[in-house]
Amino acid sequence: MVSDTKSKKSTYKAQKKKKIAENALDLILTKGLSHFTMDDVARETGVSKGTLYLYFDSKDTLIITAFGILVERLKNYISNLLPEETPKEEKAKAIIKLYSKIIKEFPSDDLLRLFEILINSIHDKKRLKELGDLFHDYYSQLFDLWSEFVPNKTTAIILQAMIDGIGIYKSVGVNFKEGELCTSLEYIIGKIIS
Amino acid sequence: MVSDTKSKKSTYKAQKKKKIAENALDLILTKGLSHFTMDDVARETGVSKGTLYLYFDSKDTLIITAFGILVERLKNYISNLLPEETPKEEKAKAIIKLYSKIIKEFPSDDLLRLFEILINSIHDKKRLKELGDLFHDYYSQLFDLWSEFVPNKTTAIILQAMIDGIGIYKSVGVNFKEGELCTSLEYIIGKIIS
Amino acid sequence: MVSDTKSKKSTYKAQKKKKIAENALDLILTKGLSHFTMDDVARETGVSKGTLYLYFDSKDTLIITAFGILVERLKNYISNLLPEETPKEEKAKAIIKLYSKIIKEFPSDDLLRLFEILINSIHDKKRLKELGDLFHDYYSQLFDLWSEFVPNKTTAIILQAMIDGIGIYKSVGVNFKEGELCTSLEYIIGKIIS
Amino acid sequence: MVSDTKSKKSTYKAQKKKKIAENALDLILTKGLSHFTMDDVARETGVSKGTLYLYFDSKDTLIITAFGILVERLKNYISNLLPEETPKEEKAKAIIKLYSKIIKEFPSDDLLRLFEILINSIHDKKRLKELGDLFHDYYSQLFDLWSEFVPNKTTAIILQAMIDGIGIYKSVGVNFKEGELCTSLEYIIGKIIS
DNA sequence: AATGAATGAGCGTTCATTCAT
DNA sequence: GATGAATGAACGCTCATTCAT
Repeated sequence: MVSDTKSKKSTYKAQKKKKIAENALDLILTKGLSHFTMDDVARETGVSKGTLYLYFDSKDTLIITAFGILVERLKNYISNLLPEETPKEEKAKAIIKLYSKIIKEFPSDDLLRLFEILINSIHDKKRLKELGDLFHDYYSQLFDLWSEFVPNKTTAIILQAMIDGIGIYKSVGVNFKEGELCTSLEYIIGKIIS
Repeated sequence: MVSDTKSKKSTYKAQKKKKIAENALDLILTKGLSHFTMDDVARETGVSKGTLYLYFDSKDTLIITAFGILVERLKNYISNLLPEETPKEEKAKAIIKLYSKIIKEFPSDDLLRLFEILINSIHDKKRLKELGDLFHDYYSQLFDLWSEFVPNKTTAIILQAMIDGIGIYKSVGVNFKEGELCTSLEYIIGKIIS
Repeated sequence: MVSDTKSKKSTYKAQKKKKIAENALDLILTKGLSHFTMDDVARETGVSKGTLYLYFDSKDTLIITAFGILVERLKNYISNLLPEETPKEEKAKAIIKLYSKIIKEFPSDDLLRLFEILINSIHDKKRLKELGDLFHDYYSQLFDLWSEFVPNKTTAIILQAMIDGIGIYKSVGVNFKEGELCTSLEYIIGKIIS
Repeated sequence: MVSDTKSKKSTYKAQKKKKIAENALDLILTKGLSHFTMDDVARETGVSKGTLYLYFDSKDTLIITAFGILVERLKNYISNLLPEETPKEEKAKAIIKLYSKIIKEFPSDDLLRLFEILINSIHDKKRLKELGDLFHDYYSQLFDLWSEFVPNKTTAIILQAMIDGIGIYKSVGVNFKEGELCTSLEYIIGKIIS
């Protein structure tokens, strides 16, 4: 009984904590990492500012948790795009299609924020380490996608870096001829996984 | 005489302006875009805060100028790496070597800052526009490198995005097996420009 | 109970807000509208500068609230001078006496500040509008005083302008022969309301 | 010869000084006493900021000189409105017309600035004294206008205070029914000087 | 006489964090 | 557990004044 109550309570606390972090994340995505305030988060969540500090030591910890949620979101996004079971020989084509789709449809602002948060943490080694670990979760999943078609993991990472690089380029205003982007991507990936 | 005096004076002012912007850049590289202050810049340059505003309208203008210097630095860095005249057939190998070298030696923190500044300006459309124009200077030079070996400019951009993506990955803590990185890069580039 | 607590709290906040505004007003009266600072107000009130912004959006809002208090003070001052019920035929004489008294005893520095605040807000149309509305509260009460004896409201306004003009003249150093001021005033008012 | 040169020089200096003060005045009239800067004055006059301090000890001195010019302007304005020679019996009507005209056409913003400057100097007794003396020049001329029709100087001052009070009222947003203003003014003045 | 670069104290405002209730 | 009032250090920016040239 007691343990039940406890777990209920802890569930309640965990949910509240998550809600706060999710709201923080939304605000980061909207306003940017260095423009969202604890006031914003409190208002959005409908709690007082002091309450935030019952769940998070500092703004920094909140950012890290929010980052974790973002990583989770991106992972889910990718998972949902993947065909459940693909005959091996079709996978090459599937992966080309997948990335064409990602590049077109990708919520690249989300991706960008992920890098925004990471990059802004460069000056704080401790935070960077924590975020880096979370980021690892995200990209290790992606690397698996490539692994069947490329000779080693490093090549897989490079290809994923290419995709993310494109996302970042788009976000900072590089103009791609929309048609060409997918064609070229297919051309490159085709060459590599052939 | 007069014009001599004038030019001396204007040189003096221009140099001072540059010195301020360089110090600002150094501070941005060290402390991060949203943690360096005008006080920092003044202290570092050995002038009063008010003086900064004789040379720059606002912190924003200073950032943009500093960004321009960073772009210039990166351009020079690349230029110096390029062999003056390469027989065409050697160029493919040269470019592979070049990028292997870049990836190894690259002052990737500088590159990262360039993206840090760009990404942090996402929420300020006006500033992003100005920075984007400067950024264009930098990458158009790079794109030219690739253009001989790839079918179109878009493909060139994608390849450059790959290089920058790798730089960013490294900076945020992705571990590459050092030996494999260059080998894989050569493998990929080789496949594409073949 | 709850509402009691609430009202206590809101009373507390309201009182604190009023206290801040009153201190601001005192500082405005002492140092002048463009020389009092938020630091002054904080120091005087014994709170931190940040606290001021919990109660007022900006210095401007604080000024407007302070102005409102000044208007209130002046209204009360006038109200207290007015005889509760005067037989109509006596009112003419009463009003002459009243204004003689006002002119003599008037806290004309307060009146002057009222105009100081108004006049200094000429260059900020939005603020002038808000202050003007508050000012209207003050003078409409005064105009009523005159209305029984003059043909229309405009004449009433003019007479009040005369009183205020005298106040301002005195404040900026015009020397009235003390005895003559009341006599002349009585002479003029007498002629008009006769 | 020498004295000639001297006087030429001093004339030059005097003219430059006046030009600076006039520009300062224009800026005060436009931007308000507490929003015009020495930079503004220097720019407007086409000299360097340092030069201003060759002609004026401080911003304060400049303001006082500018005020003197404003007083002069107002005096001239009034002088030009006055009929050179009026048969005595016509003067009563003339003066009513004059003031109706003044009230209608008056550059009341200028008048307002005069009071703005005066009022803002309340907190600086030394400056108020100097400005008050200049102001005396202005209103003593006006008082003469009234003196023929009123029993004493004090009454004259009061009537002038009425005119200025109206100007201030208008400037701070009191709405007069345009037609009634002159009629009422005529009514009041008529009663008094009859 | 004139310059204009330089100063530095000061301003209004923000915001992560604390703590009494 | 939750509040929200309070803090205070910091920030970007301004401007009257000075002084070497």
